[in-house]
Amino acid sequence: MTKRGATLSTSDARRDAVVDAAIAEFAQGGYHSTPISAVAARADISPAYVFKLFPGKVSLFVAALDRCYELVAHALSNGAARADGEDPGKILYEMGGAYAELIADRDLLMLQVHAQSAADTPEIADAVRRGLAKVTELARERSGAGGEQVQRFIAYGQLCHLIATLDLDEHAGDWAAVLAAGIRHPGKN
Amino acid sequence: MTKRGATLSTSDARRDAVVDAAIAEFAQGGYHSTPISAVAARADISPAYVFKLFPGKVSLFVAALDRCYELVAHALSNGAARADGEDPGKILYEMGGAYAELIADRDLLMLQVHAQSAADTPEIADAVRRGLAKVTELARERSGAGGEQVQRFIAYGQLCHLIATLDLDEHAGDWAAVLAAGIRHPGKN
DNA sequence: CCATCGAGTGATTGACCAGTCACTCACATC
DNA sequence: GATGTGAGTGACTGGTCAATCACTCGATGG
Repeated sequence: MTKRGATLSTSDARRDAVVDAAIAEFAQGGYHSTPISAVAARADISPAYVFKLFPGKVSLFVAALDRCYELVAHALSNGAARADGEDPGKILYEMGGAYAELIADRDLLMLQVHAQSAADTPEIADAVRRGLAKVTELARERSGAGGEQVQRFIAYGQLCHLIATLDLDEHAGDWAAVLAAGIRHPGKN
Repeated sequence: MTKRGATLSTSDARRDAVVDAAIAEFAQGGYHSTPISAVAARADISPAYVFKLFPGKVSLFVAALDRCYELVAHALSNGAARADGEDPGKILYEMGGAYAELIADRDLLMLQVHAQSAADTPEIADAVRRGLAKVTELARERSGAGGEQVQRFIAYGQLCHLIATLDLDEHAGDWAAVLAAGIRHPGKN
């Protein structure tokens, strides 16, 4: 009988490591211009073995995306806990702060941007919707805020992505200052 | 070889036609997964000639993006004119409506999403910043609104992009309804 | 000592794509 | 009707990448 269930097998550990590498690499280059070989190299693995761990490139990207939204949800949950019992606006504010901390290294943020652009691949669009649903419902339930406030929360999150993608906090200009005003943007690494 | 019976045109006219084709094709596939040959085919041109009209793939994409923001600015300007003399909120509202009409066919919207994802290419990032600067300043000057209102205007524009990218108005679900509430999203096509 | 099984890889394949170049053809002008 | 110029293309190159497969190696168990 083979060992079952008790300890994590080596291939499962590898799969996790590959997902970590995938987040970093896909965040940097996006879906279409990141070769599997780049992910493999970062995970210290041969490209061939990646295809043994994941059935194809898409499913690796989806796995990275799922993990990304899992981390986001976890951070939001922590933020909400920091303001437990306060009014909805305050709770959402704390959740936003927790999100800003999480994406300080930019990888999780850029992965979401790239995923949106690659959403013509159905599996990717599904993963994004799944993640966004989780985030939206979490924000609503944990804060108790109304629809409008939650909508605004997500909208400003998107604005935050735009600001970070374009480095607006470094490119001076009146217009850039207007867009970045009051947004808790990540310092670059 | 030139097709028999085809009349030659000026290279400037061709360049415009190629930019039109580029907007449509890049909007569909994004920067990295759209081959020049797809743009050429849509413009009824050989791939080789595209490289005679534009020095490379990037500059074609940038040309498409420049045209995109030009059209956006024009639409916003028209919208502002519709509410001339009214208060800032009303003017911004009209500008938003004009934008929603413009991007009804989705191409100009998706091109912006893809451009954001491809912003690691410096020329593309520059083009996006240029366009966004134009839009932001236009919104501020024509509406007379304060920074916060303009920021909100752009943020909800980004949310609108997200909703359209993911077809949220068609995928039912409470959370989707929350995000799409009150957004004047484009009907498809 | 042999058999088995899972981790992991090298080599390869088949497709695709950005960019180049030498070339042909249409047209205007003299 | 010869000629120069610019429009437009076919054919090719060098490179990249997703995916596959036959293989090795080491551990485990009988």
